[in-house]
Amino acid sequence: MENVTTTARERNPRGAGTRLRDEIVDAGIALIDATDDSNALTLRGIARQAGISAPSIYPHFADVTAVTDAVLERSFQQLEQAVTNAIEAHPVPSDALMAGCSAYVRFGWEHRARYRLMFAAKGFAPNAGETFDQVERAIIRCVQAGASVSTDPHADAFLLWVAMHGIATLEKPDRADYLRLGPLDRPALVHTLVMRLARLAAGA
Amino acid sequence: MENVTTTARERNPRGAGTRLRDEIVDAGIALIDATDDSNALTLRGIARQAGISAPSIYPHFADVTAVTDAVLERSFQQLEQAVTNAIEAHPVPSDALMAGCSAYVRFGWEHRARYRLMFAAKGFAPNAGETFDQVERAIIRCVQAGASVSTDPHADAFLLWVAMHGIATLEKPDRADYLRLGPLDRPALVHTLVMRLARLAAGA
DNA sequence: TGTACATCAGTGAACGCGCGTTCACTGATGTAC
DNA sequence: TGTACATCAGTGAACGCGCGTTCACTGATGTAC
Repeated sequence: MENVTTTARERNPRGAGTRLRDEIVDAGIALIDATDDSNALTLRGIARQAGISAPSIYPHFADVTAVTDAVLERSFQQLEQAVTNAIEAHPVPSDALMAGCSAYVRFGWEHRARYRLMFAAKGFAPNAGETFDQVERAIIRCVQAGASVSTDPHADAFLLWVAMHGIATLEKPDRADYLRLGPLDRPALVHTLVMRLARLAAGA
Repeated sequence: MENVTTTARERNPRGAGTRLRDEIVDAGIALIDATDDSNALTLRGIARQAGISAPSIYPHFADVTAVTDAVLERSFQQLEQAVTNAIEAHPVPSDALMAGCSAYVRFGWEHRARYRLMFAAKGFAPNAGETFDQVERAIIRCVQAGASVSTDPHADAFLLWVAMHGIATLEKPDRADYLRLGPLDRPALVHTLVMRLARLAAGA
C-alpha cells in the first residue's frame, strides 16, 4: 500500500475537472463579449457556448451567480494586467501614466458589456482596487520625477479614475457619431484628462 | 347631424385612455427606482406596479420595448429639467455651472438603475444631447464673464460631461466605502472637476 | 324622456419560450487484489 | 496479467417559474332616435 503515510488519501482529479471549470469561465467571457449583452450571460447560454450540457456546470459552481462571479473576478484580473503591462512598457513616468489610462479605456471599449457588468453588480469586486492603486502609484512617480505638480496624488488619482471610467462607459465611437459631440478620439481625450487631472507639467 | 362639416368624425377619447398611458410610464419609473434593478422593468412588472392587468398595456404601447422607450424618454426630460432648474437658479455663471453639474450627478445617484439604463441601451436617446448643450452654454457664459480661460468650450464641455458621467455612474457613497478611495464627497468632487476641466479661474 | 346600441377601457385564461435547478443515469478510467 | 469495482465527468429528461403576447370576453359610458 502506498497510502500508509498519508492519513486521508487525496484522490487525484482526473484532469478534466479543473480544466472544465476554466473552460466554463472562458465560455462566459466569450459569450458576453460576443453578444455585447450582459443579459445573455445565463447558465444555459454559457453551457451552450462551452459545448456542454447545463447540468455539467453544477459540479464546478454552486449556482449561476458563482459562475458570473468567477467571470467578473477574471475580468478584473485582465483589466489590471492590461493596465500594468501598459505602465511597465514605458520608462518615462508621464508616458507610463498616459499608457496605463489609455489601456484602461481601451479595455472598456473593447469589452463594453463586460466592463459595464463589472461595475454594475453589487459594488466593485474585491480586487477592483488594485487597478486604482496602479494609477495612484503612476501619479506618484510623475510627482517624484518632477513631471506632475499634484499635491494630493490620492485625490487626483480618484478624479482621474472617475474620468477614465466615464470614457470607458461611453458608447464606442462608431455608434455615437450621431451625437454631435465631436469625434471620440481616445488618445486625445485621455491625454487632456491626464494632463489636467494628474496636473502634469505642460511641457511634458 | 353635427358631422356634416367634418369628413371623418374624430371620436373623443373618454379621458382614461391617455391618462392610463401616463400612469404606465409612471409605474415603469417607480418600478426601476424602487427595485434599483433595470432587469425588473418587465411588462408584467410594470402592469403589476400600475395596478392593471398585463394585456391592458397593449392598447397604449405596441410592445414592451415601446414602454421602456417611453420611460427613457421621460427620464431624459427629467434629467434635463433638473440641470436646467439648477443652472437658472444661479445668476453668477460659475455658480450656475457648478450647480448644473451637481444636479446632474445627483440625478445619477438618486436614480441609479434608471440612469445606467438611460446610457446603456442602444445608444443615447435622441434628446440626450440637450443636457450636454446646457453644460456647453454654461461654460460659454463663464468665458464671457471672464470666469473661465477655456479656449474650446465645446471640447471642454465634453471632457466635463464625461467626468460627470463617471461620477454619476459610481456607486452611492454608503456602498463604496469598503474601497479606500476616500469619502465620496459629491460637492467637493464636482467642484474640483469643474475647476480643472472647465478651466475656471482659481479665485472664482 | 326612454330605450337600443355602438364604442370604449380593461380583464382572465391560455400559449410557447428560455430560464435555473434536480434527478437518476451512463460510460470511461483508474485501482485493488 | 486479468477481473471486479469504485470513482469520476458529464448527460437527458423533467420540474416550476416568470416572461411577452394573443384571444375572446365583460361591463361601463356615451349616442341615436
